[in-house]
Amino acid sequence: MNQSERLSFHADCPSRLLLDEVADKWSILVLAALQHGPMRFNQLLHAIDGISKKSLSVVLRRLERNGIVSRDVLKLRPIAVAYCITPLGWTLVEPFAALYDWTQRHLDEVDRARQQFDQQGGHSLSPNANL
Amino acid sequence: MNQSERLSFHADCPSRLLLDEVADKWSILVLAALQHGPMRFNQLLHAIDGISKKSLSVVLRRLERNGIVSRDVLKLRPIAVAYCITPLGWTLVEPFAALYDWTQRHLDEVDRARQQFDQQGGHSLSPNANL
DNA sequence: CAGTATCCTCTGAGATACTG
DNA sequence: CAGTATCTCAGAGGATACTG
Repeated sequence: MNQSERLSFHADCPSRLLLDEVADKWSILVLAALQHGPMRFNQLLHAIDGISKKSLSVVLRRLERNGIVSRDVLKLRPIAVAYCITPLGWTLVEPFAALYDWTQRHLDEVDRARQQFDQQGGHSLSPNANL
Repeated sequence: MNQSERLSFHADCPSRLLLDEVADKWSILVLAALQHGPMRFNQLLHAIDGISKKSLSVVLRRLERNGIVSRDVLKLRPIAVAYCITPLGWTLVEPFAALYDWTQRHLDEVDRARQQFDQQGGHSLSPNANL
């Protein structure tokens, strides 16, 4: 049994499929926003700069289906809906936060790496260097 | 300063842009594969089931540019290249592993949530229920 | 072996308009 | 307010062929 066999990640592995659903930018940002308390749809829409109604809708439903967030309809007029993190969702907050923290803590180091790569003619791809 | 102002994630925030580059499935799987030692291009290609040459090439270059992995050309004939995780990359391994572990540990719980959601006519989207 | 270049397809995501 | 439906388009990604 060689290394590449040991390490083979099969495409239909259930946890890989879940990883696919869960490891995306919008999910991380939605969870980050909901950490501080329940939020309404339009609140999220404005808090997460750059997301569209449609994308937010899709992400929220995926998170809801996977049991990460709950959707609570408040019986008001006009209708109001509050999204909040479920107990299962809270177990995901920490890994997500760790990832988000990483981007903030290592931004400088990554920037230096990029400059170095771009100067030393990083092969050919993406001629316009900086992010 | 209300909640949605405090929580506003601006689209051009540098760490959000980095999150975008870093929080993707292939990057996670590449790092997971390289954890156990350097690997060659074709080794990675076969270890990560379902990835194409092109996608692997793109992901590796992005990881290289961001200083996460290094590309070491071994002067052999025929040419050989070893990819391995840089010191900076190792700081990212832990958050990634945490995420991957999460998918494995909570798979059952997620499955139950899905079944419940799909039974209780989860609104309308995706009529064919199961993943 | 380790890629790059090209082609081509097909989905993802934005904008807009509409509904309860 | 909280979405859904529809349209459209750019770009992600696979397959293939080619190069050093």
